[in-house]
Amino acid sequence: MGYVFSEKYDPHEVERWAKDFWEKNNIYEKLKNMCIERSKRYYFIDGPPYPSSPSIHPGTAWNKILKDSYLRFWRLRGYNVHDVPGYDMHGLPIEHQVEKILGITSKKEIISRVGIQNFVEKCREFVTQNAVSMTKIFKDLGVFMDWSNPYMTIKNEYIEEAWKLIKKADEKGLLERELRVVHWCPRCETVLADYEVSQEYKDLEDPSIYVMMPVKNRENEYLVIWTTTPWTLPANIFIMARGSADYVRVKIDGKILIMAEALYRDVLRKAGIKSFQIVEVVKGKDLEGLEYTHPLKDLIPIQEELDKYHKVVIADEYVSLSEGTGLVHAAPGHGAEDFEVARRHGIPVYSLIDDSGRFIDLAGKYAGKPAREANKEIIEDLRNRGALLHEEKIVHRYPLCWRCKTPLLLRATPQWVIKVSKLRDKMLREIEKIRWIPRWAYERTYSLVSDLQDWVISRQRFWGTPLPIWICTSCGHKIVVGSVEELKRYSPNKIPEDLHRPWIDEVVLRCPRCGGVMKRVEDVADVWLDSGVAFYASLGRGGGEIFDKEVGEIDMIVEGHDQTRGWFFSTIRSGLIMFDRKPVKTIVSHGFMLDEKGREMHKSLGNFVEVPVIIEKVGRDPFRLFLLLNTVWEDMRFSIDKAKEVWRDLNIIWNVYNFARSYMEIDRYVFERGSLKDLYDKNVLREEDRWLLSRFYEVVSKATEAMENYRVHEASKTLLDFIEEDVSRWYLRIIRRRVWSEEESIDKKAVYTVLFTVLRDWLIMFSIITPHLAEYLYHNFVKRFDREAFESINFESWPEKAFYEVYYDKSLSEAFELGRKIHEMISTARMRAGLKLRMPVSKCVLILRNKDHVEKIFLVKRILEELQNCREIVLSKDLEETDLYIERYVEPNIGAVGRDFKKDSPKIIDYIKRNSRELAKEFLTREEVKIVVDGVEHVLRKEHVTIIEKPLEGYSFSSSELGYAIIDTRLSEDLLYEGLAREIVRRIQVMRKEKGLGLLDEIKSFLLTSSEELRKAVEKKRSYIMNETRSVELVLSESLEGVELDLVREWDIEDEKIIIGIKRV
RNA sequence: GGGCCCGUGGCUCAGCCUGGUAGAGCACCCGGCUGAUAACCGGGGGGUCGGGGGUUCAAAUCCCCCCGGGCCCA
Repeated sequence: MGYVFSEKYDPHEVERWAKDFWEKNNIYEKLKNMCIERSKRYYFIDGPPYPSSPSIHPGTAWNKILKDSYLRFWRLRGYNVHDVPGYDMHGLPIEHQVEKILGITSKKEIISRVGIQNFVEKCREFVTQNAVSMTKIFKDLGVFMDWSNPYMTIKNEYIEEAWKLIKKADEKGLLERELRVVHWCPRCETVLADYEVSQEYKDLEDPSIYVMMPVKNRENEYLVIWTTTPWTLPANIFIMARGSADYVRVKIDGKILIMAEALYRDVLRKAGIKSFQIVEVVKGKDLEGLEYTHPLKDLIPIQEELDKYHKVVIADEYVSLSEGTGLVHAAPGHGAEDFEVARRHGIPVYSLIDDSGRFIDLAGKYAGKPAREANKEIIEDLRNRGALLHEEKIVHRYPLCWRCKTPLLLRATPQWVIKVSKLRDKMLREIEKIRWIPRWAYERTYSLVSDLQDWVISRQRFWGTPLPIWICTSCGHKIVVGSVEELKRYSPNKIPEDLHRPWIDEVVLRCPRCGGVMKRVEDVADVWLDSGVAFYASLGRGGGEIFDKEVGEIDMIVEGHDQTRGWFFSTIRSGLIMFDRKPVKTIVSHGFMLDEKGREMHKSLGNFVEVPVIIEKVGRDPFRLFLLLNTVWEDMRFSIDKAKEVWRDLNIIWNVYNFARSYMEIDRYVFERGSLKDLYDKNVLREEDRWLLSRFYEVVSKATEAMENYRVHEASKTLLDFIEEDVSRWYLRIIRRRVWSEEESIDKKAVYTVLFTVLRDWLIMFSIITPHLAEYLYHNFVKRFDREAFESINFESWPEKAFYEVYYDKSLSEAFELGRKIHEMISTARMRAGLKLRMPVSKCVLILRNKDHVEKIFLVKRILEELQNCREIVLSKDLEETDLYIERYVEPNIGAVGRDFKKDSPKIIDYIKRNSRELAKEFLTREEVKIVVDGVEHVLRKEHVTIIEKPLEGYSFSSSELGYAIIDTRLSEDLLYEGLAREIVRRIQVMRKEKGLGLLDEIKSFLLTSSEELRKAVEKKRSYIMNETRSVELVLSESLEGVELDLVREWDIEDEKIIIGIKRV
């Protein structure tokens, strides 16, 4: 394999290489085998994505890449990491996709036209293909998980494990079949769970009607109710009132209407009734038991039977006094609250709507009509019977089916339920013991668990885990099985190879109680049951036992914060049902990926970016870094351009390794184990080396702690800052001269050993962020100088933060921090004088306010002298010394003086002007100065003057809160010639580079110029120039004619022309 | 309607837990460097820290209210 550093970092080239390397050498498999040997275990469970499409949302890429970075971290820390990915493959959304493909629109068609078997097979095929396609993308992003064997919720062994949960619930007496008021999709003909419903509300226009229900035995007296669902009126059974509220009997047109005192005016106004008269005010509880007649009684046969239940019932909590009439029409078959009240009072529950949302025969006139479409007719019938007080339209939020957008109906149906509300208190205690990252995820979970609802697990569909419940057709005995093994015990027949419908429906058991025939309940399970049991079911056959006995608890799960109510919740719920405990130690929530405007990314909104497009435009590692830099739990605004920006960061890394590599290579550096400690102990390391180690182990300890707390964004930022600021912009600049020198020395060995160790260990840490680049640099850099390095960076170990204790040196850290600031100050002074760094200066005076600083700077004095191309740095803490270099005076701030001194101002101003220099000196160390003007004492504050500082002739300076940096700008001949020589050197270097010469290639240089100064500079600094440019010959010629040259170029140096020619020898 | 989160230069974000001189990158302008170079370094302009109130000697940071966006739930 040819490892070549190209000029600049090209993510695609690097990634192609890394992928190829991993693939050809089975790196993941080898890593897996290494992990198996390890005693420390880390259990992670992948929240399974839903393969409803062959591509993935970029947010899913974030999700998997986050997981990957965590898993890589724990692997590097020596854990045997459980990293099996999974797919959540059942459910209604899949069925819908398949229906679309097959061109069918109703549940009946599945049964009659397509056949359940065919349909289910199609579902399996669809979902399997998508999973394969998604796997490709995840792998492509560099996600190291066990892709050879992902867990799938559709496999038999998985289904069996899911059955175990239901069986367990039954054993605990939590499983029941109950009449429940549920949201029902008349198109899909199935129940929808509450969380499925909440996803899709839309503003719909519906009728809003006020209906008069005639009171029995009272002539012309009515209870007025309000409803926006007229289709529920045929199933009306009673009316609810609030016991404590006031109600009025109000007389209009010879009729008496009963409504809440708080609302009747609004109602009458809407109905256009202006003249009315209050007959009586009564309490709601006085209305209790008041009987009425259903106005559509004659059209609906069942109403005949229900007549005896038509009464006013007190139900305070469900009667609103802010809208409606204060009397609430109750149809227990079509409303959860109505249902509950009916149950409480022993009132029967009737739903007059069938699975497809049509009225059943009991609804008489309306039989066969779709519920919502019957609204109009019902209203007309009410009107004709004089029962309609008022009709209008209302636009309100109404739930739709999240897959097919059909308006849902509330309907009482028998469903299988796990009574988890009984586990509420236990669950509240358990979630408190989980480590939630961020903390507020706990608050969210707490509030939803506080309101824990029973879990309706049945769905009247096909593509799902079949409910493992068999019921005896003769005695009604129920069996819940937890495995195929168990099924065999009861079944006289063969068990099908596939546990899905329709095959499983064929399995008939013999009733152990009466010997009768037992048939399976036709329902399948809510998909949340599938993913909810993943924490143990994904462990394969017998997963439940394995989890309970060996695993005990999952170390960590991480998903988007929408999963608080989704997978996090269902996982915890399953843990409690199954094992009476929380199944996970740490739960991490991550943010949502939004588009650049902060809107959700959707294919339908046209702001969706396909992952392969991102990969192509940005590259995998830059994309990963971009994602991982975002605060984990906060939403991210994604844009291709922003993602591209991080290329710069990676390019700096690239350059750092390239730089280090090229010099180490020239010097044939070889890393020896233990040499760092050795050099350190022998005191061979220079200050900058010891500083770098100190700084580095500070970074190791910070990054480690961040990762232990799953703050990968903090770790990424810390690592990136270190390589850019500390290594690239500071350390490498400092050591440049050291590595450029040609002789072999212990000093060079020191610098290389420090640099190598830091770069190697840094790379190992950063491999969790950008694995491709890290692997590439590992081969291209680490393996070149360390013969004992591993085959892959993945086999390395995370650096020990314990070294922090060894190498951290506080005073050195502070000295270098300060040195950097001083460096900037001197640069500023240079810039003000227009002195390039190439031009040496004789002296630089640092006058610092703090004497500690003076001592600290002494440690880095040599370094600053080199970096600043300064012959000598002089240190002082005496601020008054600045007088030698700086002219200082003050000017009065007229406004401030006027404000504070009023009529004395002119005198004060005059005083300031006359004593300008003296005052400047005073203010150098003081905030206030006492002055005496005309025999009167005044206190002058700094704000009253502007201090003006100008360098004296021959100096330049800059100042900051630290003090002053002053440079001597006078150039001696020697300084000037050295500066010019450097200019020439630099130009020759550019030409060498341009000709593609190697660092060690030798040349002949020819210079042609009429500038006296340049010629002198060449003469005086001849050996310096030759040495720096590896010129074996340096000719100051009069003409280049006839000279054979590789490259000739004309340059400008300080406005003088010079022609330079070079020839390789 | 309720719970939680977010709102900081033109753009993307850090700082907020634990109050004490508002920061970085991109973009813009100016300067510099040069065997890491289609890079890199320095400087500058640009922010009433969403708005209002409170606590405090001192608030981007703590508390309350409001506005806008997101997630979840009614």
